[in-house]
Amino acid sequence: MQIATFNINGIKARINALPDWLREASPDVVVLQEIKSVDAAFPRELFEDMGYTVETHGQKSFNGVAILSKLPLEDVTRGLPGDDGDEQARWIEATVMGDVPVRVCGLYLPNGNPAPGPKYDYKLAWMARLKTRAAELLAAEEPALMAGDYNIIPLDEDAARPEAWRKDALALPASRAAFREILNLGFTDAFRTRVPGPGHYSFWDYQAGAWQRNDGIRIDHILMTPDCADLMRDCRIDAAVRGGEKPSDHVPVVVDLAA
DNA sequence: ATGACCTCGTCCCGAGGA
Repeated sequence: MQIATFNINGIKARINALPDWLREASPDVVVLQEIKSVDAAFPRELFEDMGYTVETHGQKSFNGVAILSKLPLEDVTRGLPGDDGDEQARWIEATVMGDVPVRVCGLYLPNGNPAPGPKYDYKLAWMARLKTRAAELLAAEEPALMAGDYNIIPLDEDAARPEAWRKDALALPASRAAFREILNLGFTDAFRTRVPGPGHYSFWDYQAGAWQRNDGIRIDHILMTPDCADLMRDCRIDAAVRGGEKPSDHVPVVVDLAA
C-alpha cells in the first residue's frame, strides 16, 4: 500500500497538477495539506471519478487538510484534540482498511513565524497537543502513521543553507526539540530509514530560483509507530514533481507498506 | 551585487506563507 503526503498549496491552483501526479504515481492513499478551500468547494467528484474516497477538513482561504483513498476509510475524525477553541483546519485522521488496517493522520503543523511571538507560541502549543495524540497512537500498539507538512527542519542536513534558517521558527532549537520529543516517544521518520545524509528536500521556495539551485528544505515527514515501521518496504521523495507544470512549492513524500 | 514568488479574496493590494 502506498501512502503519500502532499502540501498542494491550494486545490484550485493545483487542479491539473494534482490529478496528473495521482495518475502517474497512483498512490492508494494521499493526505493533502493547504487545500485552502471550504469543504463544499473542494472538487471531490474529480477525485471520486479517479477511484478515490474523499474526506476533507477545510476552511476559507488558508490551511485545510484532506484524505483521498482508494481503499475504504473508517472512523474519520477532524481536528487535533486538546483545544476546542482552535479554529484552524490542520488535522484529519482515518483508518485505511487494507490487508492490515492502518490509522492515517494528516497534519499541517503551524509555520510559527515570526518567532518569538503569538504565532510561535501557537506552533509550540500545537506540537504539545500533537505529542499527546502521538502517545495515544503508540499506546494502541497498532499500525499508525502521522504524515504531513510539519514545518520543521529536523537537522542542519535537512537544509541546503542551514545558517539561513538559524533564527526561523522551522529550525529554532525549541522547534527541533519539540519534534524530537515526539520522535523519542518511539516514532520512526520513514524517509531517514532509507536515505541518509544531506541534499534531500521536500520544499523549494518559489522565489530566487530556489528549485533551480536546489536550495531546499526537508519539512514534509511521515512518522510511523513501531507496528507501522515493521510493515515499511520503501520511502521516497518525489522531487521531480517540483519541476512540473505550475507546481506546488512542496513535493510528495511516499511510503510503501506491506499492508 | 541585487533581486527575485505564489495564492486567496469578492480582489488590482494586503495578508500569509516558508
